[in-house]
Amino acid sequence: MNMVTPTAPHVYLEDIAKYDGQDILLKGWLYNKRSSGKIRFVMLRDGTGLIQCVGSINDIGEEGFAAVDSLSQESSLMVVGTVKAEPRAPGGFELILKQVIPVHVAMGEFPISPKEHGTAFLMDNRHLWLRSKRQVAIMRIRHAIVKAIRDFFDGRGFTLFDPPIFTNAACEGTSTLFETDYFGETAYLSQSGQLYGECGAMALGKIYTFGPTFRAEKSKTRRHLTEFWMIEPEVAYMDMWGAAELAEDMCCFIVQRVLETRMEELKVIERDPAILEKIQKPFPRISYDDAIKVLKNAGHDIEWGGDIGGDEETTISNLNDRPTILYHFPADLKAFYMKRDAGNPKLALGFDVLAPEGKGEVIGGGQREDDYDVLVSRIKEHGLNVEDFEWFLDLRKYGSVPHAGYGLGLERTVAWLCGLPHVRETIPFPRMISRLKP
RNA sequence: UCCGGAGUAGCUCAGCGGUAGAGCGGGUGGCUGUUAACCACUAGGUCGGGGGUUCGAAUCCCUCCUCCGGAGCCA
Repeated sequence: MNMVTPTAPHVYLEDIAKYDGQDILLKGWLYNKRSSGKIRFVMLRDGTGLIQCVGSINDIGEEGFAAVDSLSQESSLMVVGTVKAEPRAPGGFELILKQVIPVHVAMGEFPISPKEHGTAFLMDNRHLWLRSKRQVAIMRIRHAIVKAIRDFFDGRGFTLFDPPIFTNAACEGTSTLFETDYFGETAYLSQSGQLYGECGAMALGKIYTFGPTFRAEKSKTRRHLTEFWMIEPEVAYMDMWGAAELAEDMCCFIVQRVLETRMEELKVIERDPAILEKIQKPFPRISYDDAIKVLKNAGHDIEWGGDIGGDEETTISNLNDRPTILYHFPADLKAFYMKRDAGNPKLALGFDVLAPEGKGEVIGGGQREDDYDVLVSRIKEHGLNVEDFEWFLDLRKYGSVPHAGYGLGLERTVAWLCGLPHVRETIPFPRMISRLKP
């Protein structure tokens, strides 16, 4: 590989506008090329942008032409040239080549050509698919969302609190856990950091977790991954409505940040920013009771007590052009740790945030049961082992307080904001029931 | 796990009882402004695996595998 470094300054394409008229060095990969007898066009990408480099025989000579001709799609190269504003160019600039330095000639043809491909093929080549313009844009938006979430909580005095990934017991259901051998005993991969987050809230007042989560659900839908990232704030002395408002503020903060910093990327993936600009407080709130009425009127076959499935979620989330907060579910549908409504014990103090455009649930949360005796009986009712939760019950023995929190699915949020129909493009290497490679 | 759909060239697909096809990508040649460039030529196949029906199967039947979409479950 040729690593001779020319003297012109190395510039990333995202900064190209500052160098109009100057000689610069670009380091990247060949995206595409076109040629004519006495001129060469090289499309170069460097991870931050794409630019057309123009090589004329007078500028780079036979040697330069030979260098260009030796390079195939996704070969790596460095080029030196003069930045020139060019209204016809998609990015507004071209590079007039002076020197072409091949770094590595791709060994054979790159599997992903500029033409159409099926998703199965693209997923098999996910490690290379990530180089495409669209995937790069999605990853950058994902990063902006991650950064926004951290900034949101950090700005409100929350402490990042990392829960363990190896755990000894279930906190949702037992059928969806991945088992691993842990020095002879069974350990499960965490399917939620919430129980640990509650410990953090009692120690630090307000915390958020941010980490991977594992669910062995045999789900084959556009909304499920077996490994996904979840953010779970937990706050002492907060009730359900406080948590719902926190979720609402957070959503608005994230959307605003994406609009401020990732407009170019939204353009690349053809996401209409006007849809995101409508994501403003307040989000409409609808109780489970009222939702059932609405669903019945809309023709759904559902009775009180029934679970709100994918189709029903779609109907409700399509009622508004901003997220909908659905609350007061039947307690029987919810996890053992969820507190019940004092006025109606059949209802749980839980809420979901349903993203608009039929994107469905992106947040689930609520107020936690804080009474020792009630929580013990709930654990038993759910067929769980009380000994496994002794440490969790201790939170209700030593200075128990009302507290609440929620979980935000990162990939579903990325899919929503990017307008993607499927979560598989929202994470670099999605893990699904039929996908462990690459 | 259940219900649908699909596996044919590197990719996207057509062919649906009678000699294996196209576009794109690759290779070679041509062209001084192309931009999913264009033009000409060219290479490229165990038609997902196995079994069966038939003079003859990519095509019809059985079976298995893989993938896709949906349901359940959930973020």
